[in-house]
Amino acid sequence: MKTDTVFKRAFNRTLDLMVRSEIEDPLPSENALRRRLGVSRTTIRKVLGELDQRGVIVATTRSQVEDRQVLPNDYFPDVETMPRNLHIERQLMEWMLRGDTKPGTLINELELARQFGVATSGIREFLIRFSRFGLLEKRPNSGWIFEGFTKEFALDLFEIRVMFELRSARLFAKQSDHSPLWEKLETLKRAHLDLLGEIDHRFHDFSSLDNRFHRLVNEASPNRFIDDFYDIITFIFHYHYQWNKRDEKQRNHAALVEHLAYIDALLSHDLSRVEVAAGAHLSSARETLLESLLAPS
Amino acid sequence: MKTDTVFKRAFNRTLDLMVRSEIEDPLPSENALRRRLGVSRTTIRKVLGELDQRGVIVATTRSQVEDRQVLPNDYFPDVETMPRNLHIERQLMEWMLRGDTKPGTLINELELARQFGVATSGIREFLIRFSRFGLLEKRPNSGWIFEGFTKEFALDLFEIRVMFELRSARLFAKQSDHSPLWEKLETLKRAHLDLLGEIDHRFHDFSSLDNRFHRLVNEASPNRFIDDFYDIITFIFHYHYQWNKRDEKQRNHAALVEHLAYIDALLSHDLSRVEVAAGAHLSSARETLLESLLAPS
DNA sequence: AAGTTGTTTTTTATGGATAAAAATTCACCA
DNA sequence: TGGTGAATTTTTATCCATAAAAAACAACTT
Repeated sequence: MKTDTVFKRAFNRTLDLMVRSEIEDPLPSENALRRRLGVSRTTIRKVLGELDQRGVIVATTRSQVEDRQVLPNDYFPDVETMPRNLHIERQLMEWMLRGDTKPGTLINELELARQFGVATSGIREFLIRFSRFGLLEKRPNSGWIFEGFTKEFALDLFEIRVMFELRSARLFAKQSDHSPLWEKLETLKRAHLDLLGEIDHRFHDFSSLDNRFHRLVNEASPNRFIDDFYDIITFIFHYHYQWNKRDEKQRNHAALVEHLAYIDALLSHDLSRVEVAAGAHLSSARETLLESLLAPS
Repeated sequence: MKTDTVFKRAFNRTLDLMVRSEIEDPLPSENALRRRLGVSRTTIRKVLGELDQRGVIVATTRSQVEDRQVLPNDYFPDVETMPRNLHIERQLMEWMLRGDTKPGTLINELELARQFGVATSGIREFLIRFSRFGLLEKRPNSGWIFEGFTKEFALDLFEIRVMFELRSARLFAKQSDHSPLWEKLETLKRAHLDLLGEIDHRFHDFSSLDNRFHRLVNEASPNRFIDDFYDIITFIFHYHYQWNKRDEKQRNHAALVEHLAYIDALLSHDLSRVEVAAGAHLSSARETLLESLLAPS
């Protein structure tokens, strides 16, 4: 049966809102709550029902929001709020990228399903979805082959990334001066400078900044295939660097500086400067990835 | 339950081999047959069992191959040899590309499953697989949105195609003179000339030639993401032009001529000629697609 | 000992069942 | 009359069962 992670997560989020007094005494309407949490009204009603049952609110009037203090114990444990497919994704990514899974390994849906404690259909869906990343290949009526997260893969990936990034950067630089994206770029530049100032203890924040920056560059001239490709990059890097923390601070510091040069080049509207700065940044990103592939932590 | 299309197709193919006397009196071993047909021995045994049952061969000795003439009636009908997933694919592609399905339409798995007479899991798998083509988007816990096979889609597609093709063509032209691919290109050129001579009645053959040519260009410097992207192109064009035959002969004739110019440019090793010829060919391919989108047959 | 055929086990493809979540419908009221 | 709460219907996510196909194993033959 379907998991009730949507309900449990919504429940926890509601408790949070109550604790932080973002939900005040006359409880908001179900529709308002629904919009706030991004779930259906059906789920909200289930949450309210549960809150009532536990005596956290009084249902009849609903004017008394906190009938009693919210206790840490009221929250559902985090595992129970994670959708099944995310759970499968995590485990499979770990199995593929982190473990010692060799290139050429055959994937057995049934065995993985047993190992991870889920039904085969979940595994199947992930494999189909994931096959677009170029790390898996299907043999009909037989199984799947894991191609391996290899140097060749990284090189293929970066060749495309460079093509796309240069194309987008050029188009970005050529934009009209009135484009609102220039403003956004300035904001991002400031965020970079802020982070640079506190790099010692905030270096983890780089990753989201990185993402925002590269997405912004693509925004000037959107192309769905480029966006899709950037999804692949984000996905792969997210998992890869999650388990590979070697030199993280140093890496991020260097990338931050490169970004700033790249941003300034864009702001200058000087195409050749842009190409040099973007190229330099991507080269060093590639080197970083290759290094970590050859000498895994 | 799983369909037995693999068995039925293997059975038909075996009958074919017998009729064409490619299987002679002392029947080949099960393993030899297995390799020949690309199925498992289990399936071959089932085929042989069925042939025996129907009296087409005599099992005890297996020396008498044609115990009786093969009758047209012995063949399983074609529909029964088509794998379920291909069946689903065909129907869904027709629904999306050919019918009057508007951009923004919500896709209902259950309804489609009923409409096509299959289980929802098949629909789901197709949708997940197909979502990488950029025509569908998923809303978790809700449904899918069909983005529409629109002009914007075609433009996005061709922008990438041009980038990839120029990149591959350049690298092809820069290959060493000893590369075996030059030989292949010459062969392909001859095939083009042959087809050009008989274009009046063989114009349908262009499509496979087109495929071979563009794949060959990519072979000089393979990149899995480019290959994957070319799969998308092939897939979309296959279905689109299958239902859009307007001016087919004329279109193919023009493309053939463009290919020849492109091939000659490659053979000349002259990079700027290559770029011009490739660019010209892709532009006209784009125009053709856009026209057919705006004025569907 | 390699290649065959016969048998058993494992795995994939596909339909179907069901709880959760979403969507829709209904009734009511300020 | 639009917004709110309640009830009902529809759809998705997920597991499970089973036939088909593949793979592994065993026994035999030349």
